[in-house]
Amino acid sequence: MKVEEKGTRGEGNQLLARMPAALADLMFAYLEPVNLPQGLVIEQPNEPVEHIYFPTGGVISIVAMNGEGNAQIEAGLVGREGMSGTMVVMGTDRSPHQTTVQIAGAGYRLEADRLRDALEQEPLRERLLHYCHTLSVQTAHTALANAKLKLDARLARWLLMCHDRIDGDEVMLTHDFLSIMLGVRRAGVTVSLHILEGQGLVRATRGQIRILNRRGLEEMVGGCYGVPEAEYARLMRD
Amino acid sequence: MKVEEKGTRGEGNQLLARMPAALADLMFAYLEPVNLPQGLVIEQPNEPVEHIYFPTGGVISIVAMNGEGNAQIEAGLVGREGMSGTMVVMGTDRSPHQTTVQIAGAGYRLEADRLRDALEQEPLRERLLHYCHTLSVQTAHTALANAKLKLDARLARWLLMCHDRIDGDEVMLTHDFLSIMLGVRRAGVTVSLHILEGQGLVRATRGQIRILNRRGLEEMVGGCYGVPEAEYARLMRD
DNA sequence: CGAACTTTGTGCGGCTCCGCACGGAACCTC
DNA sequence: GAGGTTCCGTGCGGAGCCGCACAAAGTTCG
Repeated sequence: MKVEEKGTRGEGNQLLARMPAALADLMFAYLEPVNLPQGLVIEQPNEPVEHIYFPTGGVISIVAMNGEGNAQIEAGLVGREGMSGTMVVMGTDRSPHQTTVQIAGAGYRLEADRLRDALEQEPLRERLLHYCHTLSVQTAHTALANAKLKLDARLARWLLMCHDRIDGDEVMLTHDFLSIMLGVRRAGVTVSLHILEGQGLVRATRGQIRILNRRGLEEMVGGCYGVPEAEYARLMRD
Repeated sequence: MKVEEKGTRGEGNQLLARMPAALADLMFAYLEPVNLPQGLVIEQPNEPVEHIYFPTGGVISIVAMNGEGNAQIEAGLVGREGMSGTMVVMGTDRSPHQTTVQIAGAGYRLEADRLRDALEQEPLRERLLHYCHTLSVQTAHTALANAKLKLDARLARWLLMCHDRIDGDEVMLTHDFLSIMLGVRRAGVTVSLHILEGQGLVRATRGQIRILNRRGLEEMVGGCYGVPEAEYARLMRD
């Protein structure tokens, strides 16, 4: 059955797709389908991660926080193109970040030890290292955006990255949620969304933002979108 | 001779120090001592890197830039605790960032292919992957600082990170250089430095900033300094 | 349907940093 | 020591976002 095969093969996640069959025993056999409800915390700062998540839908978010816990910002956005738990690929079991589900979805998870075993396979390790590289390029460009862009452009960038990772054009999120990710006031998000709406780029209703004009959003971000995405395309196309 | 031993063993750089002797043939033998004059560009965006640099002094800076090249920001700071060319550890030969020498120093360099060979040795690869992990934590916290801190606190954070990587308390840099790294106006740096000076934390003269009170600088940054440093300490202490 | 709650819209004063601009100080070179 | 260059200090008007606060609109649930 097709559905069953999907379930055991990790189809739907771009890191798992098209992996050599030799990995089946080591890894695919252990993949466990999971739901990813909004708000689920899948990694706590400085605590060992037990499971690695490979979304097939939805968006998870890596949040950096300061030592006192009174400041936080989204440092990475992960969807079906990626995975959580990259620190395991890097050879450690924890990181100082928190990882939560931003937009509900589904995917597979794997015990961290199973991933560690599977990393012995060179093709898998290389592929996942490539992904970790693109994720840190994404983080670097978030640093760039945070320093140089105005709020409406940062919002546009976030919506684009989110749009890349979902089906359809509707992002189900409140302004409040967005304000936390962008590290700004909730009211600032409201106003900026009105600006985007005024230009016909999005349509916002309660708890939902519909992307109307991707190209227009990209123009608004002006060169601060696309570099990490190009790096992903370069490394992951095969 | 002591000096000669330093030259062939990579002493002075914390990644090279205390590596198993088995690596000598693969890597240490190929280490080439180099000077790192200020302004030297050691990696160009999207071009293959030929050499990996392991500073023993001075500071190099990883700069993320947008697609149109009209916006840039420092995404990573590297000194004797680290290395350039982390993308090679991640299995690729280029990245979209630029890497330049911020503060003159010295170190060793290695042909990228020699590093690729040496990465076959598990202990080395693990150590360098751990470093790459800490570097991306640093980048994430730069994103946090850029979003949440005022300019004087960001400047204080930068000075602290720089101070960690140099001998003595004197940072030889112009306000102009700093303004580019922080992505702000040159005049803004001047004013912020006066604020730090007014609190007795630093003393600035032409082309030079002397750190007077580290503890005070740390307080000013308020929890937004130290997390990446702690992660480095956790992973690299052995 | 009405109460409680969540989400969004709007306003105000204030701080921070921007772009722009110019003057002066330190240093370098001949 | 004259002239050029680099670097630093300062000011001004304005944009952008802040914290705070409150009202309105939408949703849930009994």
